[in-house]
Amino acid sequence: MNFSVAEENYIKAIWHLQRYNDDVTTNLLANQLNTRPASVTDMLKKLKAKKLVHYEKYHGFSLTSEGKKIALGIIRRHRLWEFFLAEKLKFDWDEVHDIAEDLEHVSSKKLIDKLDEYLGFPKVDPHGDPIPDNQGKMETSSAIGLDELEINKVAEVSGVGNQSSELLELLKHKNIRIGTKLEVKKRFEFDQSLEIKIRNLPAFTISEQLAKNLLVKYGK
Amino acid sequence: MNFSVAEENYIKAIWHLQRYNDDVTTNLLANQLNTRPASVTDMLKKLKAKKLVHYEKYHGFSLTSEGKKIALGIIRRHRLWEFFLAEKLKFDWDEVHDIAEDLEHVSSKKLIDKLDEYLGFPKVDPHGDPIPDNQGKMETSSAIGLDELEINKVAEVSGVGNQSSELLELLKHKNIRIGTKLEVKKRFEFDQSLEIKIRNLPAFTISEQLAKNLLVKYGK
DNA sequence: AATTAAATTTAGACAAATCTAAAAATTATT
DNA sequence: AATAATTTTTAGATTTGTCTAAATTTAATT
Ligand SMILES: [Mn+2]
Ligand SMILES: [Mn+2]
Ligand SMILES: [Mn+2]
Ligand SMILES: [Mn+2]
Repeated sequence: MNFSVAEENYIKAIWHLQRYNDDVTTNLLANQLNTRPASVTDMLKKLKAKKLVHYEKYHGFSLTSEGKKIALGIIRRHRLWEFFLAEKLKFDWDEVHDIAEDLEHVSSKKLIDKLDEYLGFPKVDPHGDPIPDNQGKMETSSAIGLDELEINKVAEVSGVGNQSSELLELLKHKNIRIGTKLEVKKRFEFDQSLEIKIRNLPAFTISEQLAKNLLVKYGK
Repeated sequence: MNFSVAEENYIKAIWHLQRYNDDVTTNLLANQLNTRPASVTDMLKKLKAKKLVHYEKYHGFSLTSEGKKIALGIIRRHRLWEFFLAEKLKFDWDEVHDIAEDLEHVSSKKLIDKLDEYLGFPKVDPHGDPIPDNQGKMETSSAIGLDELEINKVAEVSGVGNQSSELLELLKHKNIRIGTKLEVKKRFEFDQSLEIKIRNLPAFTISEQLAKNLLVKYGK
């Protein structure tokens, strides 16, 4: 079956909200999509009719397994395009999302599988988020926030908590990118700031807020 | 200003019809877009309000210069994506059009200019059609049909009259592609078939219909 | 010039996706 | 448990793009 752009945006938004919320509400989804609760209710009826969501009025909703499958297809397209834009077209990391937001709706299966192959079957997008394979499977990340990292253990930056240009600017200035190896030397109790060290460069300090938005994995 | 997918498809269709028809009619456009004449009339009113077409009811229509500019932008996107699909993703020539039909509507200017650069500023798409540059300018082809080529003059295949998989199949079988150098040795009056020769390979015969769909340029 | 045929436009309807305002159901608070 | 606050749904409109059927205009034929 084939879905409209609007339907796809709803499905993807529900999928993302389900990841971090126990129950996804009408208001939450309306807010996420910059739309009105009444519009969400309308769309939920459509998605229910297509068996993409479980939905009983006044009692919440969630994606069916078919709905999740569709969502992963959209996310696959989105993240492959993001990878293409960053890797091949040299877009900055904060520019790729909006463009991928449109490209993700071009739904030729063959296009996406060929793109995947052309890109060398990348495992993560420019923000460190995993890319589902053509079966819809993707790595479940073992990443933790840098604020939770043990002292003096080397770890590698594997992703970010948000993709704003503000965060990108800061990371550029501090020379941190995905793949950077670093360790936490000290945690200051006063403001939870961290002293970190990258290889043999001089140590420097980062804020708690930044640390929480840096996802790291322990060195393999 | 920003245009809907429907508006863009109408603009592009009018542009293409204007190339080969003295006056573009409501019925002709309806036929081209697989829609109804009444729908065309509706859309013409919208496009006139946006100053993209000149239109007086019952008296025909044509693109304004602004309309042509928009059309060339869409055609630029379409052909750059076709080039990308054929060149980078190794799609066959008869598969690229339908996918580009969707991709052309992703209208980020920066995306297209970066894609153009990445592809090395190609001048023609996989069917030999010229790609407008970022100013909307493109080569005006001096190509003629192979059926009009003089006997014993070497020419180079520069494009095709249609992009069907049937034509592609035939050309593959005969080892003819864009760039192939050939000459016409003989024209048979009975059925207007042509004996042609490629380099030092044995000569062979092609139908009038095929000849008319092969565009060639005299050797530079 | 009158009639017929063809092309084009209008009138009115419909589906998709959205909205506002009001009603209904659920949840929280006294 | 009753009342108030919040959330969600319905009712009814609106916009975009499409359609069919009928009316109008233009073009072609007698
Ligand atoms: Mn989207
Ligand atoms: Mn991403
Ligand atoms: Mn199109
Ligand atoms: Mn083409």
